[in-house]
Amino acid sequence: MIALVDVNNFYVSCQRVFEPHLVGKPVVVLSNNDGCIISRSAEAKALGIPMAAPWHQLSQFARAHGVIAYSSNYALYADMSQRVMQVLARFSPQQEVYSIDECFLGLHGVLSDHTELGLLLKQTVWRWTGLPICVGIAPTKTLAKLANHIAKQRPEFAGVCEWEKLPVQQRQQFMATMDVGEVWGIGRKLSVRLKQDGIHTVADLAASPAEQLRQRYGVVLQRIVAELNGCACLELEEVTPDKQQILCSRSFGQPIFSEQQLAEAISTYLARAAEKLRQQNSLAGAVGIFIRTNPFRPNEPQYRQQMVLPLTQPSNDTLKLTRIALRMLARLYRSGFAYAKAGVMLTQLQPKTAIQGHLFLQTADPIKRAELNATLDAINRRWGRGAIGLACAGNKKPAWAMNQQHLSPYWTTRWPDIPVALAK
DNA sequence: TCTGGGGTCCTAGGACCC
DNA sequence: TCTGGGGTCCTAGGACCC
Repeated sequence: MIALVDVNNFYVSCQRVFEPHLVGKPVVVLSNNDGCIISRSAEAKALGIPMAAPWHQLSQFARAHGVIAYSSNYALYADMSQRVMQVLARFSPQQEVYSIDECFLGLHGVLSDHTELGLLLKQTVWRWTGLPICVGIAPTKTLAKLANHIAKQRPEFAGVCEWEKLPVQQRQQFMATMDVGEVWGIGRKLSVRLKQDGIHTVADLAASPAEQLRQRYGVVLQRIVAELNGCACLELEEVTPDKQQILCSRSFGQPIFSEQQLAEAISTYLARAAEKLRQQNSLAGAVGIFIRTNPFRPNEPQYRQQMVLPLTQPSNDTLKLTRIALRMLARLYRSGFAYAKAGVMLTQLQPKTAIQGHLFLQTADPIKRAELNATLDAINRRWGRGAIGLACAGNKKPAWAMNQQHLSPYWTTRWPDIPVALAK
């Protein structure tokens, strides 16, 4: 048996923990650059504010209705997420952290009544972190997701839905009234295609013949249907596998024009990506960059280009990777464009132990270089991100820095921001 | 003026091998 | 007039997730 636990309106709820006067009011959290709406309180949803809507199109409406907006504060959310995950881990030996606000818990061998356990989880997380959660319990991940959805939608469940405890008739009825697009793994495109084939509800999907589905839609959908019918195809992944690629990209707070500024951005992103790479003890076999103008302004000249370069020898060295990235930028850069976004990709990742020597290649003393990178990481860990870096990444807040006009205090991760009542 | 960021998996098709 | 069969590996693109 599997439980899927997730935090309701996670980012909004995090803001509310430290500003309780927000409870009961329409609140939204915006993406980087204050671009789109990525989290909404129930009150904001009730106003009809759609997910992923561009904020600048809605800010007038929002002002009129007293909607309160926050810039996203990922340091805060990541910290709160860790706290929730730690609380939940106490209740099961098997935990898969699926995303910043969700995890699966294996309930195999957990003796207590599952619904009661769910209620206990809810109560404990609430008391210890101030965050509201919902719990779905079922024999497969896909059904646990479905049960969680029901727990959220229907107040009579009080936030906990155990699928197998529902009478068969009620399960049938839920599935018959739920849109096929609600199923985990079925997105916009697939649900349109399914509906064209006469599959409208979850019940329709669950009753479809497996072999036919596989032929027409592929193995992914076939597995989903098996899961809906109680046959587990997706394992609980307790060990987080190493990332296969690392990407770091940002839209700029304002358009930039010069190669110099793009180089600063690329160097900054690369330093971040390489740090993540070293954190998981991997080497990159290839490095890539991309730059692009703003596609939302079709009347302005558009340019987008990317390039990936395989390395003769896999590396996690910020200096070496930066040099390569900037050489690529020199090849891609064209003057006369208003650049809106750039990014860096590290791919073909492999464990550090698997390094293959190169017969003819002489590089900088690899041990010294490794020590230098470790020192960079240690200083940035101790003194905060960006405390030390390469000169080509710039040394002051750049003109293209992210827009964050509605940023809240950091509350839990910065000394001056810690609420006084808590600090005492 | 202002439109996010970071991932995974699967499939089809091409290159190449014997 | 006629042009095999079976396999692997890699890449690009599309779909999905939060």
